[in-house]
Amino acid sequence: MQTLDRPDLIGDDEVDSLFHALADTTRRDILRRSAAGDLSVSRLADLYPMSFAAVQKHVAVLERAGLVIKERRGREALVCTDQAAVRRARLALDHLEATWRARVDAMTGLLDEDSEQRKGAAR
Amino acid sequence: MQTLDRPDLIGDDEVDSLFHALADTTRRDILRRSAAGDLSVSRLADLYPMSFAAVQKHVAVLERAGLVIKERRGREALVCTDQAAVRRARLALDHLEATWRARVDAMTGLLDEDSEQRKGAAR
DNA sequence: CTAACGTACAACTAAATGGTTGTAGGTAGG
DNA sequence: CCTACCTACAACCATTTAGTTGTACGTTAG
Repeated sequence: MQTLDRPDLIGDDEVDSLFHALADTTRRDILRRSAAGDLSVSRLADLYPMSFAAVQKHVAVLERAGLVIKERRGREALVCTDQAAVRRARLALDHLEATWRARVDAMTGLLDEDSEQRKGAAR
Repeated sequence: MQTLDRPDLIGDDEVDSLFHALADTTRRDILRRSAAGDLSVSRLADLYPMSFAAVQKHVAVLERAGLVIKERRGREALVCTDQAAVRRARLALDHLEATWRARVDAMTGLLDEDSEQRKGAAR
């Protein structure tokens, strides 16, 4: 079911919008509630203490970030969270951690080289 | 309406600031470069096409999100990314995914019940 | 057909963000 | 000592964001 296993690298702008979309409690809640894809924007809007238009904008942010898709069903738009999206977020985190761990390893590598040198000098 | 107060989970505001801090290319780069904890704010500022104060603000955002700590060494402040921080981000993603997967499972559970019924009513 | 519903979008406000410059104070090197 | 460096922070500006209301338009129900 996963459209994965491809080393699809994500651009900086995409990661920006991804994390920005996730950086809001209401939007994260919308994500959770839209898992089943059976809620329209109006039904979602009923759940929050803000106007319909405000919720509509939140959904738009999530949509631009690729976290949800809207499927038009008659006069209503059903919101459905993209299963692969969180995977992309996780990939971004993985990449971030990998890069910086590489730097740490590079430094400890230098330190090891240093001790290797000391070892070599002792030899 | 109710927020889950599990002991190992992070509050909404913390997740907000966490993801918000991650939603900026410069800040993610600072995070990577500060892995070894050997760069001061000034040295970091040299790496970006913006003023020292701007970088200082980015570091402050990361610091408020708990992603880095500043260790004062003499007249300079060494920036060091907190190793546990990305783990917290990952936990937040895990929790998000878990919650919504629970909803999906609940729905597919209903569907399964439905197919069980159909199976039982098989002609 | 008409009325009600759901959505889209525009215009507006208040507040937050990302950037700038300037100033003040602590610390180190010469 | 004193000068240069590093940091902290304030004030300001432009842009974006999160919210509002209002309006227009397609779709469904009665």
